[in-house]
Amino acid sequence: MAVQNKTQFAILGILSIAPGTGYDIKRYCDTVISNVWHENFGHIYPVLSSLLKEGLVDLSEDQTIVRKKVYSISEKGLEKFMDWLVMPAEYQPVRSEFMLKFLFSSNLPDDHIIKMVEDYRNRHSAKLIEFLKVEESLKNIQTEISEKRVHFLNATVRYGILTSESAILWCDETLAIFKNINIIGSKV
Amino acid sequence: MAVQNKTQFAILGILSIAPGTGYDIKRYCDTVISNVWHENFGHIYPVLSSLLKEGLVDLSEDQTIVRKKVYSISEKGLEKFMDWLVMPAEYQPVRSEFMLKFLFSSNLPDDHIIKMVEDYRNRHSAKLIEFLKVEESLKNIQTEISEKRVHFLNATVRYGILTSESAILWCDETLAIFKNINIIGSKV
DNA sequence: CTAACCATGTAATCCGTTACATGATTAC
DNA sequence: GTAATCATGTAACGGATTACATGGTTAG
Repeated sequence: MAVQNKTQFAILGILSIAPGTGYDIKRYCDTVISNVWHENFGHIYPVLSSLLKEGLVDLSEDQTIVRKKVYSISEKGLEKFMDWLVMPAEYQPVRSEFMLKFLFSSNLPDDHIIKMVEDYRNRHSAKLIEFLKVEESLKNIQTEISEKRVHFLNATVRYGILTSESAILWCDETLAIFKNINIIGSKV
Repeated sequence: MAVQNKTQFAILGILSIAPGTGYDIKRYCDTVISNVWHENFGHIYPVLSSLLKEGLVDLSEDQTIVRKKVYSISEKGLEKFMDWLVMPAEYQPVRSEFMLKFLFSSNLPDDHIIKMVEDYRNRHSAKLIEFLKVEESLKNIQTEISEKRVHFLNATVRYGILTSESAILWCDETLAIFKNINIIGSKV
């Protein structure tokens, strides 16, 4: 049975940009596309093996350095990848643990709620700063990558920025309301 | 071994508001909290069983209607739930299939990219309209639920609204850029 | 009467995480 | 020399999805 997971497509996509090792793929996830995708080593290596078995990726021959397996996407792999790429993305059900907790917190003391929202805000605030730095660095890029790809990378970063900003906005809105309730409650 | 999943806490939380059946829990997920959480029947029923075995939920005695199991949270269950509730939410790694596809689409024709972003925009646009309706209905609520809980429900809906708006904003921004590239490209 | 909805469950599968294990290379 | 990083993998487990199976109740 062929693997049906998303990890394979993430791997094929990353290899479609440039050949690399499993370690490279992981690093790419942790840096360039960290705001849209995530992978573990424990999944990357087995999936790479099965992709190789299916002929969707190749192992590069010039193994100058031992212990390092440089994979590249095969023609067959590229075909399978493109087939997946042009299909509309499936709807993904939401699961926000933070919002789930928040929703059930009506019996917790106000200051606990305020603190939890503030913490959430700080997290997104830190993310936002990160993204803004990346955005800045993309502007000054000495383009080894094609100009077109920069547009896509930039749009991805913009996605991170807008998402963070929206989360921060929600926090501010919510804090304003709950602090207000707090004051009214303590005055009555 | 005790279950360690998130589903149990979602179930305990929902039962902490009101007793109900597995079916009720599913419906609650699909409506009230659909923009923050998601569950399947195939997971709800087994987890309910194991929660019962562990004494974290009770089966109501007045089984007027057969074939219907009304669960309620036990004192022990409430304790476990509260312990989880006050812990800060774990960081959740992002996995957006749409953004993953988008990121790798630099070799696809411009009109395909524009169409995929437009579709994404339409989806969020529809969601936004839904959320705005819910927001409106919360204003006119003949409050059987406590006034405080309404604030939490409202904040959750606001989260959905802001998230949708931010996604739509990203689409508009991206469409503007890519349509512009398109024009420049066709002129040169 | 029949379609939609209410209601509960099981089985198969698999997707992904976490922990464990190992060792080479590079930078300080 | 030692800490950090590069590099590859396996094993165990669990968490969640999907499909399957069954049947009662209600509304038109």
